[in-house]
Amino acid sequence: MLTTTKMAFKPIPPFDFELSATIFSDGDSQIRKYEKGRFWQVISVHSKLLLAIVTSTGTVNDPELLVKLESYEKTSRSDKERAEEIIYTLFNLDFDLKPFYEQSKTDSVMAQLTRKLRGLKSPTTPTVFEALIDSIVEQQISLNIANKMEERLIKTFGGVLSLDKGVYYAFPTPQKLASASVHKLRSCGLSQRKAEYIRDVSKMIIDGKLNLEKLKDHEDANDIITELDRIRGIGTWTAELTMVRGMQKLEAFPADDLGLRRVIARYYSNDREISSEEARRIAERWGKWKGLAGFYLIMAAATDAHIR
DNA sequence: AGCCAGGCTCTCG
DNA sequence: CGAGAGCATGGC
Repeated sequence: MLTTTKMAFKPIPPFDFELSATIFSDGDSQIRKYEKGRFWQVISVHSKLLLAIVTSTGTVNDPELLVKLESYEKTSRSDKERAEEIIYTLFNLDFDLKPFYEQSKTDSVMAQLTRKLRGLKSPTTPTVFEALIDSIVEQQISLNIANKMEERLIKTFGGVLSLDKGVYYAFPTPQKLASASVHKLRSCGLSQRKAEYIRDVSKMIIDGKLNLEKLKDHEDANDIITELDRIRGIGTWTAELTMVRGMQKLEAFPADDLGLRRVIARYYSNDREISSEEARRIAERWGKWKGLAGFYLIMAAATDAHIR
């Protein structure tokens, strides 16, 4: 018997749900997808899988979300609370954009972008683990290939939620990836090295040698980078990307990132290629929001070719 | 065909 | 130490 639980959320304004969810438009419908005003993905609460469906019932200045949770299992009050936390994390709903917008006024390019993309919040993965694994997969190779590999990884090792209307997959747990064979990981398209990195870092988590979710609460960004950098397969780029997309550390800035450097070159140096050192120097003007500013640049480039 | 793509490790000299 | 090779897949 399918049970549906409904919840209403009030994100901190401004928040543009449609704009913020567009990056999920080309997602896999069995994993995570935004289509015609609806976002859905499986979430794992207390090791139960639920399908979360999110729609907007408000406006950018007075945002409100309707969240439906679907499952064949009974949803307890604490399940609901955990689900709420996860959805808040997913869309960064309690993040206040206004201080960032205020700071951006001194930068004419960013001032324009924040006006165009007003209400855009950067999404965060439900767990730091997911961000870390995805970042490892994305090292070096182009994003569309990496995304395919991530889908295979999820469908091979992830939890399955089977509803009447379809089958959905959740991101694999550390347990699952720790016990995966390198051979099976490689069948998802990963290199020998990356398969080892992913299995080994998952093992560290299982063995209690690494607590990513605790690391998230660490104040000093440099400490987090240093800690992650010690792990085999993780360098500065991977650590910084994990912080931005998995820890809501929007001050982190993956300056070594090719795509990021491309968009900075486009908006700040007339398409002249820039080094990661130059990128870091330019990013200084964005203060505590370097990573968020980077996200705005990438989204601007993706949605509108003509902002100057 | 071959080169490169949101890096990183390992091996040499 | 610094430089250079090697890696996975798929698009160009």
